[in-house]
Amino acid sequence: MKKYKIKDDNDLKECEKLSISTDILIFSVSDEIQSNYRKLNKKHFSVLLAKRDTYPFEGKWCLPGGFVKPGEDIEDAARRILVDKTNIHDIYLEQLYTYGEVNRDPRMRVVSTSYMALIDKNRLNDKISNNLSWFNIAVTEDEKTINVTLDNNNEEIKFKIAKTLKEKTTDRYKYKILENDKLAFDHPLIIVSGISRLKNKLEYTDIVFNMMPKYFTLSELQQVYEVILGKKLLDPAFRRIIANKVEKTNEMRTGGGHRPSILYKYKTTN
Amino acid sequence: MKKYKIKDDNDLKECEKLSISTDILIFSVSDEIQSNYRKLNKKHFSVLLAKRDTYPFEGKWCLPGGFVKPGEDIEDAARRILVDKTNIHDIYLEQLYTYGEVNRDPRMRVVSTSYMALIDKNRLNDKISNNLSWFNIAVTEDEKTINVTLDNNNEEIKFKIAKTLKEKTTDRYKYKILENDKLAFDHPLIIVSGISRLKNKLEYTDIVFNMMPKYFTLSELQQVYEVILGKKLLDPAFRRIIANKVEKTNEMRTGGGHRPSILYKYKTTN
DNA sequence: GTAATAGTGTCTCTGAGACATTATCGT
DNA sequence: ACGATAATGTCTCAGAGACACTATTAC
Repeated sequence: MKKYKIKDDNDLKECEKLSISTDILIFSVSDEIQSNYRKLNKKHFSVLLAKRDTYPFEGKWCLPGGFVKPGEDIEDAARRILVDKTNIHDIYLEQLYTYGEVNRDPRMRVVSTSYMALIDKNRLNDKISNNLSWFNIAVTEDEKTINVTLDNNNEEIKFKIAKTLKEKTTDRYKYKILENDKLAFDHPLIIVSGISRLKNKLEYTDIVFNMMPKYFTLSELQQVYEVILGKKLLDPAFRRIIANKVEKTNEMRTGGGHRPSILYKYKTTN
Repeated sequence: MKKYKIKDDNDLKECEKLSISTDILIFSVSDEIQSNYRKLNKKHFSVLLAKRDTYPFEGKWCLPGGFVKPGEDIEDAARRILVDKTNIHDIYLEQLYTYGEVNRDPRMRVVSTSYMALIDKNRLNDKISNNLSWFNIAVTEDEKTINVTLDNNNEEIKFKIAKTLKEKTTDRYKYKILENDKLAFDHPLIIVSGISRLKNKLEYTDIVFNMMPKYFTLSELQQVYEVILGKKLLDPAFRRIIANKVEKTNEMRTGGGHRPSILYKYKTTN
């Protein structure tokens, strides 16, 4: 790749400082241990955020991300950042959307391509670095607004977003931040559109298995669907739907004060 | 937006010339008039291409596109290019994917955000500029390859693309160009992924109405589905599916050598 | 026994696929 | 009358929603 040589002052006028960055939505599901020995662990849908320690937005939370280096593909940059934060290589990673508004970043023009990564939290044995934290996600939504609360058991981040339908033909919305004081940049928008994308994909793909351990019970799997979709599912219906996607093993999970459950795994052959 | 000032040679080393561009897939459906007076016009799924008259890829065809200007949002740039080519303002426009590989463009690093636009060709009264041309799209596909033929009744563009499944959990494929000699850049990839996106959206949204005239018959609508999806649909099934999306008018289309058909319009109230 | 989860049976209703049938025009 | 498209009727089958029911554990 050729470097750019600036020749004279005329060229300078046209030279807008421009950078490409990538921001990554790292989603997972957290277990909250219950005091009642009979109860299953409560699950929470969660996202990994980083605390900023430099200008701009110093002290605010943001999505893990960074600049794409010269000579580096955008997806490679996303992968690099992901490995840097998690120490895991084989993580599901999908490009979401590119934010190209001129004034997103107060320093200069930064075009950011967002990615979504899904991870099974149990694989994160190493403790994550101390400027990173998992936040549980709670969303309430009506016709016109989305309210999101993120909670890491220590700090609560709330923001509110206005939805307006772009056109009737598709279900695309234009999002606008109404309230936000703890998140940097336009990251509330990225979070909301990522959640929306994940919910959709849950319904028509097997994407959920990217955030599951190798072996799991059907109840656990159902719980993951439920916390992400934000609604209860009926057992028989759920089991019918996922029946041909999973495979029984001979193992059982015992120890709860109730009937043991069969461990399943994702069916990779068909 | 602040302009960038280069201070010394050290900075120059880090200054990679980088640009943002946008490429637009403008899809439509063309009518081919039949000689048999009884027959309906045959429809073709089509895409608008531009002939390059400068380096690089001079003489090859490419998607309409261009550089995002300093101080211009990416989506505004896409809209500007679209209006420039079509003279129509209210066109459906949707961001598709951002191509961020380092060596996409031989001149320098160019990150390109692709968009898909859908249009009713009847609205293009003005003749389009003479470096633009509509190409009919024909796709054949098997497990591992996609063959695309584009035809503007004068020139035929063929290319072949290899598909490899990225992971089993979702239906995401990695595309690689196997054969291509008439299209510039990585535009075969953009075309293929755009077609795929449109096919998907046809099935679960009302996106098709963005390429229909205000009034249309159900047979015409069905034909549009058929040419894009590349398969025949059964009449009763089709009519059931779209029944609640359209509204009867009092107008009829007469003149063919057969039973007249009722004109419908997209139902905007519910 | 009790409280919890695990897992299944089955009825109903909806909706898609498939095929057949009737309707209506221009020549 | 003929050849084309327009529009509908209806049978069957698969699948989702809903509710009820049985099974099995730790304490």
